[in-house]
Amino acid sequence: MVRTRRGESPLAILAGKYLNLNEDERELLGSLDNQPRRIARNSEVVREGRAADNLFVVQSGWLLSYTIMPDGRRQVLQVHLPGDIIGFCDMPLPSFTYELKSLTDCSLCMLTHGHIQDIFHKTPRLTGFLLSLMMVDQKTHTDRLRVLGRMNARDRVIHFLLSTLVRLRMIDQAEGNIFDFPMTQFDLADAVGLTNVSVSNALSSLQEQGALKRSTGKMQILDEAYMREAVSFINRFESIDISWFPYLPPAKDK
Amino acid sequence: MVRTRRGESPLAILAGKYLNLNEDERELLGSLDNQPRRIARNSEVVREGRAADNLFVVQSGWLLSYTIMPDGRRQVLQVHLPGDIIGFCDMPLPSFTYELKSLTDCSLCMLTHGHIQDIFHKTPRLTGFLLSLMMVDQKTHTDRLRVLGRMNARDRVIHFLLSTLVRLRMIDQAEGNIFDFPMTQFDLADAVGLTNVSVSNALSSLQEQGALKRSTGKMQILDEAYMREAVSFINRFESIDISWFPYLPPAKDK
DNA sequence: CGACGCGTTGAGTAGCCTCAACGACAGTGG
DNA sequence: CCACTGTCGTTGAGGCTACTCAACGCGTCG
Repeated sequence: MVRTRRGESPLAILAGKYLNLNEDERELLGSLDNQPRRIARNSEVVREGRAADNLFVVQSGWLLSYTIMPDGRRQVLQVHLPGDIIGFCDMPLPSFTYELKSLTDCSLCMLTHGHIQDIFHKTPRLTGFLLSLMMVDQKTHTDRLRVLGRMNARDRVIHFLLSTLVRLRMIDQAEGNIFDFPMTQFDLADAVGLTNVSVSNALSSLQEQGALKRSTGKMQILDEAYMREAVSFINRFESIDISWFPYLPPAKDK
Repeated sequence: MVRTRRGESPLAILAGKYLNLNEDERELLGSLDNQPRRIARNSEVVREGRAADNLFVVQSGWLLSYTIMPDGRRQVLQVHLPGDIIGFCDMPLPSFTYELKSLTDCSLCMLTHGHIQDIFHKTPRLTGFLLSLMMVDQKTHTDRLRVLGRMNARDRVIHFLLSTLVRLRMIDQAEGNIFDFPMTQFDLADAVGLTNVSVSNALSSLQEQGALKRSTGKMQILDEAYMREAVSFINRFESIDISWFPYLPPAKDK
């Protein structure tokens, strides 16, 4: 794994785990991170139906994308962490089809399609990297289908916590097994298709058996091995290979 | 919408709905369809863990990809119809992470990563098309998250039938509201996170109220408007715009 | 004809939901 | 500094939806 530079953006940290960026690439990636916009905690960033003519790169903070059901209930589609690119998959669509809300104070970079096209023009390695990220993203979505379709409350919560943990590790924002956790139990419930009551029960029970520990705004995974086993967890980020993309010289060196 | 040529492959039909293929593109797309391999009904095509060094284009027939839970239950991740590209998203991964089984007799074309790279080299328009398809695919996955997370049995079944219907229409394999439906109720149940019993109840109830009609191997949607309303259905294929991809001259003409 | 897969229906159960009350806590304003 | 307020998490009682288990009929295919 490539060492990360001090002050690097989360997306650059992520990229650095898969390829050695050269100067041009570093600069291009940096251009995505320009002029971040500050967003206050708990504010709506985009509303459903808005034209999907730009995307966001998360610099810092957590966000949720979700849809509202006719009866008012919510389904969280994705939790967005630093380094995430929001709206990539919406490029072929005329408008956003979900709501986007900040959980914490955030710093977001706004991109146009032009920025992405620029990358596609100039650097096949970064293109391959971005597309690979998107494909892995899709994999994590199918993993969630398995969770929502076939798992009980307890396992849903376990799976969610694990997948959050490994994502935070990718951007060096987990200290061992401890990480910031700004979601309410309502948020978590809407992410895994439960109610806050079931989430509360599941978390309490897991804490009681010593699998995890909560303190305000923090989460600690105490028995990661047990939890991985319980849900047959697969870390999709472990084994990404971006060399499938054409024009790529073998790029990864550890 | 471009008229479809007689005998065209389903993928070409699909492409034709979004762009006017020129000769080169038609040929390249055709090269994906070469030498289809025949697969008998109900056979395992790939098993989990196999190296993901090739992909499949479905020429004809239905397939399921699914995972098995530790307790033996199944979660169907995707139903694959003619024109689908299977394994696109697995390219950055070392191995398939699901099982693939044929529901009917199938005809499959096997591609290597090289075929895809070839397209990426030679024609930005087809590249944009393929990537757009993948992105739309991801959208349908998030739609399913909403279904599995927040819908009751009846609505799950409705949503599944509608999404199947619109996909079949895209490849000209639905006659109005009637289409071949080779899935068992077990298959359907595993696709929407239910049991065969619940599916049976839901289907019976829908038939009784006159929303649909079943005959062996066939399905007819009688009250599409009602069903769309019930699940707030969005047809993701209606409004794909592939012009976001760089190098694309404005390509779509109706 | 028998075997098997599939669909249907019923009875009983379990897990999660709904509703509700309450305590802890942070933020606000006096 | 302290009430006041609203959000969040917890816990309990009761209900409902979908599940489990089971039996049976039907059609298909050896």
